[in-house]
Amino acid sequence: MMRTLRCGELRTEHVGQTVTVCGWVNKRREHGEHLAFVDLRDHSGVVQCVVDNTVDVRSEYVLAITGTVRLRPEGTTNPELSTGEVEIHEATVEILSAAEPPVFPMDERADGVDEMVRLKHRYLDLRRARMQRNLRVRSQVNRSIREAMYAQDFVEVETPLLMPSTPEGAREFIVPARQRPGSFYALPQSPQLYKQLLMVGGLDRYFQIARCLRDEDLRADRQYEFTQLDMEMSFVDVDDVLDAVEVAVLDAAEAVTGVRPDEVARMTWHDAMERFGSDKPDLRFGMELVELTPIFADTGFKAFSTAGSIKGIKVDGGAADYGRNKLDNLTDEAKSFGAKGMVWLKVEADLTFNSPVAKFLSEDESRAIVSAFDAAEGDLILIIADEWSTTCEVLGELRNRIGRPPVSEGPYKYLWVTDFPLFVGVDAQTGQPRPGHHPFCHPHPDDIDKIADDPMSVRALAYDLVLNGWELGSGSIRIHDADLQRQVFAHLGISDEEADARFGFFLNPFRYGAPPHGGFAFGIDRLAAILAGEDNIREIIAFPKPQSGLDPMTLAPNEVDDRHLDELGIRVLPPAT
RNA sequence: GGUCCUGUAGUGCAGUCUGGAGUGCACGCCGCCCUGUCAAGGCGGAGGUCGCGAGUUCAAAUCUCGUCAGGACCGCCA
Repeated sequence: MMRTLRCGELRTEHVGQTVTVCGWVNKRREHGEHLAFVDLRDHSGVVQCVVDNTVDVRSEYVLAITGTVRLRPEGTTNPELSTGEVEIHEATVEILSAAEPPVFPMDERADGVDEMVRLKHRYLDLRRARMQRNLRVRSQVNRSIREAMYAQDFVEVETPLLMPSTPEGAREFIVPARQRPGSFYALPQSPQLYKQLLMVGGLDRYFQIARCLRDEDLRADRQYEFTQLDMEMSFVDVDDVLDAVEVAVLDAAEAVTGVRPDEVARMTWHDAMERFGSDKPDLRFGMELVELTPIFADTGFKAFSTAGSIKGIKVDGGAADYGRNKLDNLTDEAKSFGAKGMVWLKVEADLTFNSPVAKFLSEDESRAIVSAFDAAEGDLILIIADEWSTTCEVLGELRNRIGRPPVSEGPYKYLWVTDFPLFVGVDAQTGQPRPGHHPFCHPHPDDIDKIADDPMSVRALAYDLVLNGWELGSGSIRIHDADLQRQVFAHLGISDEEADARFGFFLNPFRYGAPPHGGFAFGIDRLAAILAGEDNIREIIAFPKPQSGLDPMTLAPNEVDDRHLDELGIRVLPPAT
């Protein structure tokens, strides 16, 4: 070993020992010809070394320093430092690597540095305490999850990265097949199909910390490549799956924060939409949606009389905070999410309204609104009237916009959202219903009778896990019965022949005895980000990509040799104009 | 595909609205001084394609158009 202990480990108990520490020069402070301090840093912390000033070491030089640990002279201890009571003196310095001056400081001042500069020099960024902590949080999350799964008898299985292209879902990354020019593998959007086949294969309980790839536009909470805890279980009902996942995510949170979060709340999808206007409600704050539809059953106000659903939210004491400008912005916001408009009411002292539409509301209606919201002077009320889903979703967005704390701000509020609809909306191109989760999702047993007559009202045995308003992941009980699968396909506009062509390799195995099974997958990047107190998953990924997908450090993606392309049977077209 | 915001020294910024010499600040860097500092201190110094390209103008970091790059969001992400 080159070192006897780590920089951040030195304590008074080491006084008198001769030690060797290795690390980077965090800072050098000179005091004349024969005294200089070198703060040596590694991942564990910083220790002060007293060296002869004739040694030429500069920031970020990599050193091995050997010397004797002693108490610092009285009055010179540093309580900011874990090693602040001691120092290494009479130190001899071995330069292991010289270094050019760093592009940005290695402390928290670099938090303000342009992210592109940090990414271009990520190997420097990673030296910083923040990134060291974040990657270690992530490692702890992985470890906790793995141990929780092992403890519950799950088997870790790796599944292929090279798989057939399937047209459903996210845009795939594809890989040319050298031995079959013109044919391509697809990289997995998720191991979904394989994990169900593992159930058919009798694995009983599978998990994998799996890399998934989706060629969709990047966001603060999305990368091309992301990692999820992927799991599947046989002979289970919904509660069994939720219980198994709960252990893992609660363990992970406890391991990182030291505090075990509350039990995971449960709410049906319908309740979540009704109460919070979102299928991933943030339960850290209230401001729930209030039902107003009955109040306006016979209203003369045209904007309300034709709407199927009228709801609102109340901003306590918000009247003063929201001037005309902010309200106009909120209205634009509401429109961008699909509302035709937004009604705002400021509650006055006599519980009447200051509002452009006050004159259209009857006295009874106004009183009913005040009572429905339990409103008081100074409150701001925002109302949306539209079809049910639009009303809920728009208010959900407004609620988040107005009341939501930063995602990483505690406490941690896990939530199960259950009973998602089996079908959502209609595909714009085919006119057929679209699957809410995926086409292999089991309908709710109480609703199977309704598949034929009222498919849109059929609930699925599908569920999402939400943490502080971020969707962590989703899962479902799968269909294991061929007849039922055919029925669901039929409603998705997929014929037997088509199903066979598209999913044959997946469906045929189910003829040979498929156990009832279900599973789940959640994003480890998102979970780790929230637990690390970051609101952007790039901060907990060692080498992430910016929104453009162009890696400023490696310059990927890059062009390849013509010879390479010839071998693959690929010719690159000039860019479309 | 769309909306909004950003781009000035190695890094972070001011200057842009209201055009007048790259005018400036902090950190970092280089040199000298300094024996108890710890985001040390003092003195001196170097460092600029104002993202790029056009246009307007006597004159553009500043105004206009285009373009590139980055960010947040909408679409998209079964």
